[in-house]
Amino acid sequence: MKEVVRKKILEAVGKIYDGEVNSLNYTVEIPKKSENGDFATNIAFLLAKHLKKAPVRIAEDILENIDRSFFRHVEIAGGGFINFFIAYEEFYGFLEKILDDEANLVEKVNNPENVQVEFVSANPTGPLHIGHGRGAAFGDSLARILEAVGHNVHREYYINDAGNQMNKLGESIYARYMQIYDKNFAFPEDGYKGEYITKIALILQKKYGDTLLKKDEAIAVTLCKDEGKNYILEEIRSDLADFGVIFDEWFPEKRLYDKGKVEETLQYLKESGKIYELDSALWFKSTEFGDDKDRVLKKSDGELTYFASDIAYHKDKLERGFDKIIDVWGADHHGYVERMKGAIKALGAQENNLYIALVQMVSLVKSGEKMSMSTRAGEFVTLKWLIEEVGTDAARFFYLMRDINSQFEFDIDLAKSKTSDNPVYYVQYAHARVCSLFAKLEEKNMDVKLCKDLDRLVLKDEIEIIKKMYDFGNVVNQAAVNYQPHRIVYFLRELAGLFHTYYYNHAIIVEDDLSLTNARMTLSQAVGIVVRFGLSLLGVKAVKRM
RNA sequence: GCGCCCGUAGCUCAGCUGGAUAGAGCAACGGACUUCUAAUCCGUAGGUCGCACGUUCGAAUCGUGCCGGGCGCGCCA
Repeated sequence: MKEVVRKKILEAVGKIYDGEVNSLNYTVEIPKKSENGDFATNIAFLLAKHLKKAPVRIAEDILENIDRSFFRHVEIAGGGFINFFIAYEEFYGFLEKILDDEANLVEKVNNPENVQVEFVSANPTGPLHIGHGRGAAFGDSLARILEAVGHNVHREYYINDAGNQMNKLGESIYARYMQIYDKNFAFPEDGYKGEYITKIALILQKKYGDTLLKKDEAIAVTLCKDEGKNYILEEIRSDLADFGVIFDEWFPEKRLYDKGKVEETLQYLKESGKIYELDSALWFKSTEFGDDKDRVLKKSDGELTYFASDIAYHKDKLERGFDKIIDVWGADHHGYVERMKGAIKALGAQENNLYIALVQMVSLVKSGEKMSMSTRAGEFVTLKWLIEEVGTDAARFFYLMRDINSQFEFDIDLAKSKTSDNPVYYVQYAHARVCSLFAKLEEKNMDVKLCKDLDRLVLKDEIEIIKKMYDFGNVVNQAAVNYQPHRIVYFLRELAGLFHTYYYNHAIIVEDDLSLTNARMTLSQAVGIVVRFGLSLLGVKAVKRM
């Protein structure tokens, strides 16, 4: 529909204006208020400069030249806006299209890309916390949205299993193990203090008995490290699966070292002159790319930094042929954005091959009080706890309600409440209502035919709902282009609201008027389809009964 | 000190890349259950869009400068 409106505008403007119309960057949008038409354009304002005429006069000229078929009404308002009211038949046609195939809801992009979304990527040194949960919900939903518009998406988790943090993990587990036999065994100063470390130590004791006591400490620590890593990774994997997040690939940092990718990358950068040596350390010239200082790749003690393997990792991503690389990071890592973008350019790629999404902090509110969380003290609220507390659907929906640029207060009580306050149920209920309508039809033995008698849909409420659904494709598209899943959430709440209002105010099943029932059930079915589709983009289930 | 994010109704937040009288949910107040599920609906009230300049037909949106909050600034990750 929108494309047709655009075409009609172009034709009309072509008759009164010689210049390049497309360069005007005019909009054709669904106005906030339905009194302002089904679509509206601001083109008269933009032409005012070129034609040196008042916008209203230009709008009048356009109106005189425009082909009126397709519209039931066209008018000028607001000092130069042109408002278009579409013929109802077009809306009915749209309903038929989405009942025929829900794929018609979303227009695919012309140039599908290979997109990699790397997210969560928490170090395997402890369980996932609620901050990771936000990144998980965001990354996965974004992946679903990008797939919906036609891109090929690869979901990846990067495992930092090669650095100092892993040694610390091994030492911590080893110490807890030793403490089982000797309470006074020293625990490392900066070790991981969480309870899960003791749990892992006990598991190892069960598996190996006291045999680790006799082993050389270095060997025992390595064993603790590997066992601990595997155990924690398995926990992470299963928590994410419970959360509805499945990765295509788990990429270990170790693989980069094992295959010599890190050294290879350093060599590459050296040859292109992006590296220099100073104070017996190797530095990357990130200032050449807008960073405030150069960054160390190899420390003077010969050890490589995480940044070195991060560059190697991104080089590998580029070599795998992704057109677009999306990194989802916690906002506390924003200081790394410039250097990573610099690295991408140093590797010979375009800056916009890489998009880094920074997810802001999460805090929990329960009974009106903020729950504090501190990773250092080993006390944090785990994602697992949250899922057990509110469920996967509510957790995902809540995480996705907010733009990632804003800090997020997760209201536990609201997410748990089974009342109309809870937006998750509000949206899910809309879908359940549609399902129950069909169940009711069977009960009543009514022989309803969908996509028939659609011209019985003439109520303002009905047209509003159809228009809203028509906008869905645009919303998904915007969500994909701007990497903003929260737009889907807002859309669903609005659509559910319209449907609840409609349902309450009008009988959908009218026993003595089969044709009206045909029409209204078609509309309801469409709503069910759109809600389910929308929820699937969030990874939230569309339940049939509540 | 420098950098990033945020500042919109009492609270939590949207605002489609500059459009029409700034919206939603919750909380508050008043109403609707003999109904296709009241997990719902209807209504009332609530605003200096942090502040000040600037850009233009037009600014919550763009620019500059302040103010306030969060985060980050290591040869740590």
